[in-house]
Amino acid sequence: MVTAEDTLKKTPNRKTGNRTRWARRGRPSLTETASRESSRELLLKSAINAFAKHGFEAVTTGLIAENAGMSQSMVHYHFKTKEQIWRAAIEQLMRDLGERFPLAKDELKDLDPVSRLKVLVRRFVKMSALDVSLSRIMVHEGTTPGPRLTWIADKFLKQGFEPFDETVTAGIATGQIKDLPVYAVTHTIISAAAMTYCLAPVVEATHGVDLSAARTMDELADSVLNILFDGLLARPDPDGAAR
Amino acid sequence: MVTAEDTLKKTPNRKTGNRTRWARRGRPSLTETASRESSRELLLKSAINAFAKHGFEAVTTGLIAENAGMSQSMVHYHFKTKEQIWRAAIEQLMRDLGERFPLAKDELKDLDPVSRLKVLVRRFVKMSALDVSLSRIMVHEGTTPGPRLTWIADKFLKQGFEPFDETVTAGIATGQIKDLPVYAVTHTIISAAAMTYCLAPVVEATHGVDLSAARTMDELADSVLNILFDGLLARPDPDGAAR
DNA sequence: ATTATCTATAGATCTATAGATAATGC
DNA sequence: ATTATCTATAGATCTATAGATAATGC
Repeated sequence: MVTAEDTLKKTPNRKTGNRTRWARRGRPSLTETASRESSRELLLKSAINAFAKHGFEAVTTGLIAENAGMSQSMVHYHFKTKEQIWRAAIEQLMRDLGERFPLAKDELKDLDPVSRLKVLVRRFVKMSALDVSLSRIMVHEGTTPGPRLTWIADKFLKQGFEPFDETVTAGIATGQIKDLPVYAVTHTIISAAAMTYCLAPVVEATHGVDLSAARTMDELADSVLNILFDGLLARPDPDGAAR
Repeated sequence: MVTAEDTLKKTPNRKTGNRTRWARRGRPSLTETASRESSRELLLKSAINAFAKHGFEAVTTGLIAENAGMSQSMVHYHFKTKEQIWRAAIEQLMRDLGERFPLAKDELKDLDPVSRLKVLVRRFVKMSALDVSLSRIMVHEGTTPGPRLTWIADKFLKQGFEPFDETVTAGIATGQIKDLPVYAVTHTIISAAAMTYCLAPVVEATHGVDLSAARTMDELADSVLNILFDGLLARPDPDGAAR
């Protein structure tokens, strides 16, 4: 179990609860429907947060509801099961991220593969730094095979990795990028770029560096891109690096 | 909850259980004590496995006991609380890994920093590939600050990262390694090297590549080292990479 | 009549403990 | 007497549902 204290700040109300919002009962008026943020949306926000922090199993429907200012049964009213609110939360998260950080854009079409890859990786790093929800969900779901992983992979990841794979393949074809296995390049990029930010608490605990500060966030982003494209050697190893 | 089916194969026994082992009751004989693998050890093995797969919260003491062929109450007899068997499991894992993959060895003292770093990273990648338990536990505990993370960091990670930090610092001093923030270099190495293997199910689900096969495991290790040290560009970018 | 909310609760776990049982040590 | 194991269970959750309540729609 995970207490609500972890997740969102809120003003305690009554003796049981942490309600920030005392929801109106009854059918909402038509004018209201458009303006007010719906309970469904509040629950989804809360769910994205909770699942990212703790993973599917450790999250309770009670926690999701509490952080959205509703009673536990509302989760089941709007989403039937915990499994279904999880799916809806991922879909919502992917929609949000797709809008904020578009990866497959035509504007990049005329760049050479390496320039294109740099833009893609830079965007991906920025996304990972500014919103760790997706990375966190992937570390929770991605370490063990299972139906939830299969679902995310088929529905989102395969498409999401496509621009990377394509660009790497093109770069290898033009001879600009080393002829390494494409999957290895893509996943090394993803790991190095996304994982470091989502392991920010480790960086804090071991090196005392706060990655939530804009300065260190950018500093790390520059370092990661620099290492990925150019390696960490000052003068590149003439005989082909670590062989 | 997580069913026992996920974790270890075992022969069902009776109608309730999955016992592979019907433990002798009573005080063990002195001769027996030395030879037989103790219940304590079996429980620890099972716990390492379970916590690595599912994380602290999702694991039940019943699952740990079942996969060790014992009744649930044995966990509490030997370790008092779930928290304590978790700690004991991490300690056991770190002892094992420290023996199998020594990082801070005198034998490397005479190498130059870059050669030393290559050996270190190569070992770390091999460790991450052959035993993902530690990486998995880190993704479960490392994404959210908390007492368990602080405990691991203070007791193990700080020491474990020292050889990397030292060698990177030395390499920067000799001018062989780029003058990037040391924490950024170390954590980029860790992320790229360890995380990819522990996200093997993602690689399988998105690219259909099985990282448990020796060939792909080595292939990925070579790629990661190559990229980290020499970058992914075929001809290193003369104007300083991704700026 | 429809929609959204709440309270209450059944049924299924999970942690931790109490107490019985079975073996060896001394 | 000591040690290791088991069964049973108290007390605390957690998911999901049933049923009451309060609002608007038509």
